[in-house]
This record gives sequence, structure tokens and C-alpha cells, in this order.
Amino acid sequence: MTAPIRVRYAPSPTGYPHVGNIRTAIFNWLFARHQGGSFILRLEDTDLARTVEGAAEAILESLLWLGLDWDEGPEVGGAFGPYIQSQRLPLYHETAGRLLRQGAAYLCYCSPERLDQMRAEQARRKQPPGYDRRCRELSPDERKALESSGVKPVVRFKIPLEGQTTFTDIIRGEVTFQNSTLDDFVLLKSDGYPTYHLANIVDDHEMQVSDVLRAEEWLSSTPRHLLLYAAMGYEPPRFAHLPMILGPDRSKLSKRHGATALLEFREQGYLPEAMLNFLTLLGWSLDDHTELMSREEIVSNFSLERVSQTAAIFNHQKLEWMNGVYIRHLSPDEFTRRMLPFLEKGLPPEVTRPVPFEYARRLAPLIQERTKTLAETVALTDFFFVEQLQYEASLLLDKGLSREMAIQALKTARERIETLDQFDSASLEGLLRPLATGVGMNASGFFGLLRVAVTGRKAAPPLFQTMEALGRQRCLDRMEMALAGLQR
RNA sequence: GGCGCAUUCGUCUAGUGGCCUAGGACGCCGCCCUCUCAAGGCGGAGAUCACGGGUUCGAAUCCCGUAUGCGCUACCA
Repeated sequence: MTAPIRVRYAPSPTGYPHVGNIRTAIFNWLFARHQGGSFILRLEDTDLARTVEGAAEAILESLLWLGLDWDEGPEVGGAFGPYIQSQRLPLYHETAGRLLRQGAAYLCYCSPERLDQMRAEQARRKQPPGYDRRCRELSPDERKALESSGVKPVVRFKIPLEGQTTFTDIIRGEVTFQNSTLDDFVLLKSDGYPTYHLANIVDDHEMQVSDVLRAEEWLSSTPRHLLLYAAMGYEPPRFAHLPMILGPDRSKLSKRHGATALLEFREQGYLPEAMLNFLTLLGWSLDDHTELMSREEIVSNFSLERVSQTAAIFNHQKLEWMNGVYIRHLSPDEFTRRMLPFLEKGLPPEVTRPVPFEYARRLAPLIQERTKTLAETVALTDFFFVEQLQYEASLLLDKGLSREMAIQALKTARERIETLDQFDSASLEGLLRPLATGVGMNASGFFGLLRVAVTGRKAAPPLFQTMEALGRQRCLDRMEMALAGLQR
């Protein structure tokens, strides 16, 4: 019987998680769900200085929004808690102490200033940077002197001076590092907090993590971690280093690249199911043609074997297309429910709140197939809600239409609409289509004129349905306004 | 600079020695549909598989080298 699959997503609350970060969470979650294993969430808040207020909440919210549920972690607990590293300090101290006693680690008294100087010197002489191990073999006298000087030491790991460390990465195959290229990294900082390296191996071991799925940027640290596992006598987990997600300039994703935090996509009106599908495809594929997949389909098909080795550039246009597809697949009711918060937030303040569901529901069929993001529904529907349309009268005179012709056409249309029996799209079409020739215009031009009069814009949903949704009185009022604009 | 990883259309990717005169998708272009805008349908342009050597009857696929890109090189994760 093999050990159960246990994976973890271990973000640090130093900012709002961006899409690259979240993609790592997605792959971990998919792997766990596909394998019937456990998905653990662990907060790595060991850097006091960089911790950002609200970031931890944003992490949980991001996962929740995408529907990535965790089996163990903050909020839900679990048998291996606590799942917040700042609450596990004694564990790290204990491990550091043991390493110290074994002679696998040592106290280092070098000041940050000295280390800076050392690095500058190394750079100047074009030597490989890294701690020069000054404190590695301190004599008892030297140690005593430094201790009494009052400086708070850090604990450093003693990297073996010779040999090599090799491991098999699930995605990249065999990778080898010469130990001589590794330096004595810090395990415990002088403020008593562990570094990532220490906390990471202690917790992954304690929490019985079977597979570490993390971004490629960690590949270079893996030999250090392996050496640590060995020093502790722990069996290391399997490793899989996932390809990174890059900005359009091919560099590591950052704020520079604009909206990259996952929750910003929610603000912009992207659907979580579309985000999940799209992000999964950044680095994983099912075959040579399947792209649209439900959460269930992805879970049942996911495997690390099909994860790509190459970093991917985030293609915003493709996301937008995919979001549009997902929006079109929504039922009209569901579409309405999802757009309502955006209308509440985005419509001009003079529009009365709350925006009625029933009316929004009537508009849904008119705009659903033309919306790519929910945020766009505001611009797509605002003329249904505002009292006063704002547009240049010249917009009415498209394609060389004369003022006189337009005025005549609008007057005629208005009179006929006033006396129309039924004000619905079929009746409107029955009336207006033949009327075009009557006013000396072709249908396209006539409808275009009416469209501008009634919506204030040249591109809008189909005219007759739009007019029906607007209602007779508002249509007449707006035609009146258009006439006034033309006659001024 | 050192170490590591990677390299197929602009982008995401399929491809695990012959099915590849390299397939799909987004985007782009054209046509059709059409009251505008979308959506949809059809078609097109777009990759000498980074480059150079091997191995093999045969290489995008295996090996070596070079180039380029990215990552790491903190008392950050």
C-alpha cells in the first residue's frame, strides 16, 4: 500500500495572489482531486516585514471564488495543524536546535552590513556570490567573544563541501547540482522566524506531504531542501516544478503587467469557471483539440504527465474569448443574476436602486451573446436605464443622410408608432420595415436612424427588441428629443 | 559572472523515430448570414519544429555543442 496523496498550496501573505500563483494552487487542487488525495492550504507568514494586511483573506477568497476547496488548513482545521506558520514557531526552533546539536548547522554572527560588503566584493571580483562561511568553523574563543558582544545570531545550514545532489523531477526528469555551488543558507533568522527553506521542510514532513507541486522558480532551491531532509533523516516528498506564467514581455509576472491579481479579474467581470478553464490550459492540455472543459472533466483527466515544461505567456485576448463563450452558455436567469451586481455598481448614480431583476432579465437576451465580460453589461445596457440620452445630433445623420430627410423620417415614424395597436417587436417590424421605402430610405439607413434616436448609439442590440424593451412612451420621447436636436 | 531549466505559427498548445507536404485554439484577413454590433458558418495567411553537428534506412521527436530566453544566486517567499 502506497502512502496517500497529500499536496499543499503554501502561499505567503505578501500580496494579493496573482494568476501565476493561483495556477499553482489549481494544479495542486486538480492533482489532489484526481488522485482522491488531500489538498492542504498552509500560510507561510514567516516574513514579518513583507506581510501585507488583508493578503491572507484575499488568498482564501481567491480559492473560494474559483471553487478550490481545501481539506485541511485555515478555517477548516485538520489533524496536522495549525496551518499558519507563525503559529508553529516552536517546531522550527526544535528542528534548528537538533541540527545545531548534530553539527549540521551553526550559529552565524555576521552582520547584514558585513554580508552586503562581502557580496559587493564578490561582485567586483566577478566571483560567485554566496556566504563565505566565516562563522562555519569558529574557535571557542571567537565564539565566546561574539556571543558576549550581544549580536543576535542566525542559524545557518552546513552544506556538504563536496558531492552532488540529484533528484528526479516529475516534470523535468533528472536534475543534478554540485554541492559546491550551494552556499550555507539561513535556517533561522535573528528575529526567531524560520526562513522558507526550514519551515517548508519541517511542515511538509510533519504534514506528510507526498508531492510538492510548486513553480519553477523553486527548482534551484530543491537541492538545499533535499540536503535538509537528509540531515534530518526524513524521507523527502516527490517534486514537480511547474512552468511559470509570464507577462507579455516574457518576464515573471508582477504589478508592472497591469491587472494580474486573480480578484481583479472578478472585478472585471470574468467568470470563475472560465478563469479555471483558461488557467488550467496555461501549462496543461488534454489533447490536440479539447479546450472547453467543465471542472469535472478537468479533474477526471488531469495528470502531471501532460503538464508542459515551458513557461507560458498570459494571453488576455484568448481569456476574453473564453469568458464570452462561458457567458453565452449561461441560462438567461443565471446571466441576469451575475450581471446585476455589475449594473448596481456601474450604472450612473441617478438610476434608481436597486436595479430590478425583472427588467434586467428582459434585457438579458438582447445582450448576452455580445458580452465578453460582465463589466461590459453596464455599457451595453445603460441607455435602457438612464432618463436623458447624451449624444451628438450629427450621429443621426449617418452616411450622408440629409437633415430634412431625417426629420421627415422621424416624424413619420413617430406618428405611426403612436397609433400602433401592439407595441412589440413583431408589430414594430411589420410597421417599420415597409415604412422605410415610404420615407425614401433603405431599411438599413432607416433602422440606423431610429437606432441612434432611441439608444443614442450606432451599435446596439436588434432595433425592434430594443424598442419593445424600452416601451412605447420612452421611444416616442426619445424620437422627440432627436427631432429637437436636428431642428436646433 | 555562477548554477539550473527551457526552446514547435504573434500567443496557448498537439506531437514521445515513419500516420507531419507539422494538427487544433485565440488573434488577424476575406466571404456568407444580417437593421447596426455581436454571435454563427465557410475559407485564408501564419512554424525551413532556435541554430550547427551527429545517431538512424528514416528525427520536431534520441545524443552533443552553440545561441537565446527565463529562473535562482537575501536574516523574501
